[in-house]
Amino acid sequence: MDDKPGLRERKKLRTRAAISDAAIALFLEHGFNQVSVAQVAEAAEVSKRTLFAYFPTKEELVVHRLADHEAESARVVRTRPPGTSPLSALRGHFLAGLQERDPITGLNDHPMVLRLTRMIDDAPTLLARMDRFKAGAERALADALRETADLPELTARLAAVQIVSVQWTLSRENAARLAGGESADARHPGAVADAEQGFALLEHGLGSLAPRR
Amino acid sequence: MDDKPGLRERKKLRTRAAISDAAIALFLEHGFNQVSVAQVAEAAEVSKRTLFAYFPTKEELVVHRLADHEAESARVVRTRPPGTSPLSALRGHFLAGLQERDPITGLNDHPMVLRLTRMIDDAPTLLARMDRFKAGAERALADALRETADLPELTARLAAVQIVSVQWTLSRENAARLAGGESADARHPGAVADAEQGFALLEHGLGSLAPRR
DNA sequence: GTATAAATCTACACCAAGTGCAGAATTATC
DNA sequence: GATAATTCTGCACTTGGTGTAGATTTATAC
Repeated sequence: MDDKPGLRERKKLRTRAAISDAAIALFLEHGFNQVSVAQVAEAAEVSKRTLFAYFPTKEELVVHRLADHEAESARVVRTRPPGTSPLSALRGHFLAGLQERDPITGLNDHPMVLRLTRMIDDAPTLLARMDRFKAGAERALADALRETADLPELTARLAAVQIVSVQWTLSRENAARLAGGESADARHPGAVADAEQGFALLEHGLGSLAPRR
Repeated sequence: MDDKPGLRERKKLRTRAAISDAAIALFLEHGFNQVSVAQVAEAAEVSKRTLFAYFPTKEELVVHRLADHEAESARVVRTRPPGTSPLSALRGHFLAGLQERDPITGLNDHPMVLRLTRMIDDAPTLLARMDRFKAGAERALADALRETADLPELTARLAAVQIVSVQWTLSRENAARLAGGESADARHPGAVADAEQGFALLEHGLGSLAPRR
């Protein structure tokens, strides 16, 4: 398969990494909007034209690192042990993520992660790109649900968008708290409680919502 | 309040409408990406700088017409009759929308609406802008839920994102079918069935999803 | 009605994200 | 080592969007 990387391929890998590293470093230091792609190209010792040969947009310089996580929920659903419902598998995985301080749960307070979160929040175009990321996660999860839980197309899609939206909201909530100064350890119990509530809503529905007014 | 429009205000209104009309017409005719804002400005007999005084971005030339609908779900929840749950009020409103072929349900097959849908789908930046629209609807609905159903902050947000996501998915499904040639009348029964299913999932949760594998 | 102040519009120069293209430099192949 | 295929570069160009100075228009005071 790929037993023979070849000089050309290796060089491309290195160039790509150099561009990405330079970009992240500059963006973290000065902010996404404050750094032009020309500056990134210069820092990576590459022409602007070459930079765009490796990354189609400025946003991709940041977001490409999350590409693996796009199908994470789908993977969890596909690899769940027999006898487990998709939802409980996802809940278990999310709670484990909280415990491990997985950045995708929003519960990681390493300075670099905090700065990254802030950088993304401050850049509208990056935020928009994150929505496309969400959309990809929804599609992947819908496919996984359809195939492993034998759901009809639309049901799978409806379930997927609900699940991804809730996870996303939980994650954003945690990130916002940490951005506000709370430590991950201090936040953890609350994050767990919130996650339990979110997944409970997913499982049992909003039927218990107060009717009155 | 506004009993004295004044010449200045009236002229601004007319200019704004002229710009918007010219934009929509050109976009529908040639596609969003194929028309530059300079061309829109010229068609509206206005300088490019003036155009950007009225609309902050190119996307806003299209999306500003949906501004009223952003708080629609929130309004429905707030004005629901006593004794009604938020969810059943929203379901009723969505089903009524289907019956009336409200474009926001995706079930309107007027040629102009179809072209508009297609135009949006073909323009990534417009699609991204629609996500921001969704986010606004979520916020508004969360506030309405919090205030009229006495829900805690996070619960309201979680419920809101689920609801808006489901409505959006239902609407997109309808729009996609119509874009594929189906007529609104032919699609209506299916759209109703899908909506019932979506709201049932919201109400009773995903707990009934198959556990096996 | 006219003068003056305030809001608005315009032209023009400018920046940054991308793209197209022709040729130079590099890598693979024989 | 020659040649073919990739890749990189520099440069010109388009487009969305902004800053600014001055012209034009509208409102207000007399």
